[in-house]
Amino acid sequence: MKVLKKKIKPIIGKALQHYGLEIENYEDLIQDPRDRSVCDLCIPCFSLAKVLKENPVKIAENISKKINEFSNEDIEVKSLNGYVNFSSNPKWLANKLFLENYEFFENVDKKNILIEHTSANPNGPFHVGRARNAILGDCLVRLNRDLGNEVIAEYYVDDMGKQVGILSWAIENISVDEVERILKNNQIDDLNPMWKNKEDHIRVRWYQAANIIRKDNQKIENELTDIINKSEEGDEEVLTKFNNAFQPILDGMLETLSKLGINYDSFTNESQFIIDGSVNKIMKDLENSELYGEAENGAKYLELAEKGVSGKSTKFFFRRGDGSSLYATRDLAYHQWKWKKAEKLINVLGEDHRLQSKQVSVALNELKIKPPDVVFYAFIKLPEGKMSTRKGNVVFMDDLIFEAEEIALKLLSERKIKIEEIEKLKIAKAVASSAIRFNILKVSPEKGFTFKWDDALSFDSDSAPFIMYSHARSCSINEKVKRLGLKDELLELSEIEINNSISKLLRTMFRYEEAIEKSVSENKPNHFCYYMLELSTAYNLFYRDCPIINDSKINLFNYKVSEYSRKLLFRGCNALGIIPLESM
RNA sequence: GGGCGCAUAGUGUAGUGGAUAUCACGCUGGCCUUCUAAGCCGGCAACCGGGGUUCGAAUCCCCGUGUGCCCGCCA
Repeated sequence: MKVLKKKIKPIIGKALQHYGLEIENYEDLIQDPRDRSVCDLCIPCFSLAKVLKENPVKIAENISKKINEFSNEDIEVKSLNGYVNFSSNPKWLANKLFLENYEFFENVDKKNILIEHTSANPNGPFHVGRARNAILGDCLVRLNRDLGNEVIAEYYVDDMGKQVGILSWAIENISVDEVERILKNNQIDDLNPMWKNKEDHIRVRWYQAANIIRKDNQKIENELTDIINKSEEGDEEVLTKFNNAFQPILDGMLETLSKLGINYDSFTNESQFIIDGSVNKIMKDLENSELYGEAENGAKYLELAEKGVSGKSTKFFFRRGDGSSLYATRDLAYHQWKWKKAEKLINVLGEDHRLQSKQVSVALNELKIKPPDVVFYAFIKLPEGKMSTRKGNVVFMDDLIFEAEEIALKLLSERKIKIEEIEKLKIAKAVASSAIRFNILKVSPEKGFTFKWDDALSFDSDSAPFIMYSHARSCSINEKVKRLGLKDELLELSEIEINNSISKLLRTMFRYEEAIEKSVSENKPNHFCYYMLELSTAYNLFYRDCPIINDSKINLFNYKVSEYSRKLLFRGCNALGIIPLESM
């Protein structure tokens, strides 16, 4: 709790001085308690016991006594089991919030940040595994913005090379009938009629078919090599052809993401760095590195054995024997370019890119370019194994969203509350998208999990609808109060009446700042997910115990607390990409 | 063969070297004449194994075991 920490810091300093303790960064002693019902912040005195050669229980008692001499009733200080426990007086907190208009993140150093996420090859619709990247990345964008940072959400478009080359070749050389025949022979499902007009679902079939027939077919391989080479040389005609092949797919993919509330500020094409010459410049510069080496056929690499890379190959190739660049080389140029746009870079990458990313970091260091922060996430598996667009072993995001909407609609029709049909559809869409996002976000990025329909579609108490529901309740109360015609009255200090539920809610609200900061500094949205569940739970408790309207009379203080919660729930929902409905 | 992740109730998960290990599903017992019961209250149940560091380890180190990812002049 930042507000409390700020308050107790000088007092603790004084108390320690009286104890004869001169500790640098003594604020590091202040910790969050394990159990928040005990206190808001604490100092474990075990490390001090070593210095002072005294019983920690005794030390905690003495420090508490000293602190009590210096502090007032805004805080409560008690010693217990070798801990000095600090609790904020809820009246003091209420006063801060409602009379002093305390602002979150006032003294935070705001930054310009570029977050590159998703950047999936535009060769087919999003499956659940690929979408984890977009959902994580978008949430990091939102969390950073909530904190006050300026963020560019960036999609790096692979518009050249093998993947799109295969796609482009397929569309030009394989007929519809042939595609269907090939896929049928290889046990790949028919196109779901629901997506028969969605180009990402349509065109991926060409990609899949081409990958099947190009095996053991030298003629196709030669044709592919030809156009891929041309694309890597920046051949305008070929790049245009590639672009025409993948753009409809990319549009379809982005349509799917927008259903989940995910949007981008800018798209950057990989070929840009070939065309502007920066890749060539980088390849030259890398030759000056002490790690530089050359293969027999003229291919160039950095030797990374001394840089902590091991395995079958420790070489990082950045130029082929024929002089062309590789994906990773272009990535180096891309990073150089990105640093012109922001003072902090974050990349969201699948765990399969761990080695690649390490190689890029070392190479960037050799070029005196700062490496980015990287967030790795583990894959989502299917019970049958890894998801693969090429093999058609996937759960499409479009299907998942559709199913989730169906379930939400069904639940809505079972509710007692009366809602119009159009409204129902809107609610179902919001619930579906929010629930899907949340169920992926709440799991720590580095942990893999197996996709199960029941889990992905869960609307249980640790899901987005739970949070949305608390928010909707607070909106409903606000509506009712407004209908009763409350004038904008100022709260008097004497009206502040605290009970356990209000106290708990106020304390939880004041943890909003560090909840966001922790998620942002560690690039882990799951932390903030759990905070929002706590906030919702605290609001639900308050809702049960603290009536706001009684016989058409309004309890002004309770109303203010509810309103502040409503705004905070709304804000937190946006930070996660959950849609805060006013009724559901 | 080598490297890098991960391992917590029956299941899924949280956890910054510190107090009685979080939350949910599940199983179980209650609460709608009451601001939305997609809610609230109670009970059951867990730190992969073995060493080490430390006053103190789920957390740090080492050795195992299991599991995932990677080791291409692909992206």
